[in-house]
Amino acid sequence: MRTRRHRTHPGEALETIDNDELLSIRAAELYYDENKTQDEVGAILKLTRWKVGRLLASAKEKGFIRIEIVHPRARKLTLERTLRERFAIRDAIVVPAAGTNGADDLRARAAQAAADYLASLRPVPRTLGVSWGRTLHDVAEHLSDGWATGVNVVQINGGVSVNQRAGTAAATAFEIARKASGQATLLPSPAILERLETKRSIEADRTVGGVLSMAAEASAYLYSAGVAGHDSALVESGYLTPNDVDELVRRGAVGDVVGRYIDAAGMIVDPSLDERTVGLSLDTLRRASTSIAVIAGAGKIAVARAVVTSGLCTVLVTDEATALALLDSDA
Amino acid sequence: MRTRRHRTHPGEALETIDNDELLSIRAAELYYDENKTQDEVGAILKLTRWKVGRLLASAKEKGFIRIEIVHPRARKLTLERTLRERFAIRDAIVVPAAGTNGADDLRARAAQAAADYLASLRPVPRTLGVSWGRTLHDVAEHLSDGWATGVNVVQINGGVSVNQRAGTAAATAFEIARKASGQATLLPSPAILERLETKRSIEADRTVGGVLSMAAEASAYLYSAGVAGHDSALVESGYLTPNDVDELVRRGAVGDVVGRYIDAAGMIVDPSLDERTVGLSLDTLRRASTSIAVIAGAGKIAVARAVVTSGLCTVLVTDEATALALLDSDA
DNA sequence: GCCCTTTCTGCTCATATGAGCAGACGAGCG
DNA sequence: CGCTCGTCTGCTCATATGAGCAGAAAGGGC
Repeated sequence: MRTRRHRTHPGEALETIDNDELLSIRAAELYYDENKTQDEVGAILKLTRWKVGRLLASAKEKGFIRIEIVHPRARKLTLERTLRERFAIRDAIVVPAAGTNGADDLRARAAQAAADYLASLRPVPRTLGVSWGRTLHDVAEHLSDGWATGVNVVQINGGVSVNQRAGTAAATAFEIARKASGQATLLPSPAILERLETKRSIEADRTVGGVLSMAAEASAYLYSAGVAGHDSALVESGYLTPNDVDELVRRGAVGDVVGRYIDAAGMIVDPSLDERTVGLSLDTLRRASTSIAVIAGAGKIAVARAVVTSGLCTVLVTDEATALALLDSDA
Repeated sequence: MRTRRHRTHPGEALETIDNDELLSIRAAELYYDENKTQDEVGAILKLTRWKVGRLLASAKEKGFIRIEIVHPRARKLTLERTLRERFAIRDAIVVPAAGTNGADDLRARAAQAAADYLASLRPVPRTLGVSWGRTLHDVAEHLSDGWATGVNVVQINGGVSVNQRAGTAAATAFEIARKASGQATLLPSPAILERLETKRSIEADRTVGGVLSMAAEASAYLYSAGVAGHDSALVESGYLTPNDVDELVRRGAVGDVVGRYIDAAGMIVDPSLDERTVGLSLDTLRRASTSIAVIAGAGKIAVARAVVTSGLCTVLVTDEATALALLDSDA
């Protein structure tokens, strides 16, 4: 490591600085770019083939040789491994950012990857709890027909939109269920209620209560997270005003998970608001044996960090840039 | 190619679109990112190892697997080959652009590569004709002591600066010669003279004439090219005014080679100016068996194209971006 | 200058990979 | 329905590559 070889034959023409490194680059060029055999490289550089092999190995080790798989469906296994280790999550799926045309494309890739992951889940979940939103909708679309058989899908948070086309949340759940030849169970409740009493009584309702307990016992969960901003689905659906969100942000909110706003530590930001939010509690989510969070896109780094550091998911599906940001900024 | 396999077992869950492609990506991930053996990959993906091998081969062929050598001293052999073929030059040296911090860095890389190339030239030139300028100065600096022995260096164009520190052109030649334990022969003449008569008589001078004929018989040449702009060395040295250059540009000049302005076709732009320019003629340069042009940097694409298309060099040293530009825009 | 320790070199041998081939399979056609 | 053709599969065999080892060389302390 600290050995910088001194030249014994000062007559020779060569650079004082590490000669082997340069040789290893030349060898790599011939080997990889010109696909010569190590033997041929040796002949050209006047080295034995073993030396060439070692040079190549050292070039790889020092990171001079980068092998990249360029394909929209490729994944970043190295990042995935690092994420798994760093955040102690069961699995991580990272899609490449290279060559994406805008945020939509990136979301589509992540959705595709999430769909693939879901389809490959073993054991196949009997009941799958899902949230809703743009990301979940994308995932539903990317699932292939027959991705599983007999999976029942249950909504885990309220979502009958109050002033938008009501179908979107329901359609997501239905589509996921249909493609797995299963049943969809909707949670027939607003996401957030104005008064605590209303929330209590709606929960007490047989239908709603039944769905909630089914949701609590799902064998796996699939959800996304929203950014705490004015374009949040909860704002667009009219559950919260932009001002409400501003106030939440002031109090440390980074985003929402199944309708519940959390801070960087994954704690509920506003308990009284949370009390009025219908759906799975975050604690239930944390106890789940399989909970897949699909969080991709430039704006979602903060929520993503909150989710992975506070144990809200066992599996994270994200994009390369977000993954790098997660790994980067906390030493 | 046109075969899109129809599924024989419609019960299976899979995407309609080319399944093998996706498999080859998964295989590549396991093979390259996780460095598993093809056998292991086969075990994971439930394929025979031969199938994995074929998948990998097809992924390579389709360009999904990119192997890059990341190092300042690396070269772009593939680009070099293409350049050689496209422009029918003997050799091309292309340095990578990745990771360069500004134009200086890029120039330094090209200079380094040119120095390396020069040092590896066989047979070693007995006499080397050189031009001068910032690029040549860089090359001289990057040459290592003892890059050759007994190489005599001769200036091929006038360069005793009229109003700058006079040393720069001379120093370049001296340094190249010193590092090869050889003699430097300067061309003691201005680059451009105001009157044709003066130029004729200076050429008739024994000293100057002798240097010029030595230059014409050099066994190899090393030169760079300047952009036709106000920051050209010829302007800075006071041989031309910015207005002169504007006029040359108006008449189609793209840059200068050994002090002579050429257009995109490699033709002399202003014959009367050229008549007053002291140094090797471009025709002599074109007849040379070895002439190395070092032309790198964003602004130099046009000159570089003129040089390679008009046969001014047998060897081009350039950077990746310029190389791509050269290959790109002419079909 | 001499000896000890560390690194480097060229090897043998085991393993991984690629070329090429015969049979299997499926598609299209009479 | 059966035939032929082209493609794909799994194989054998040759080659390329990596692991591990013994001797050589180099560096450092005394």
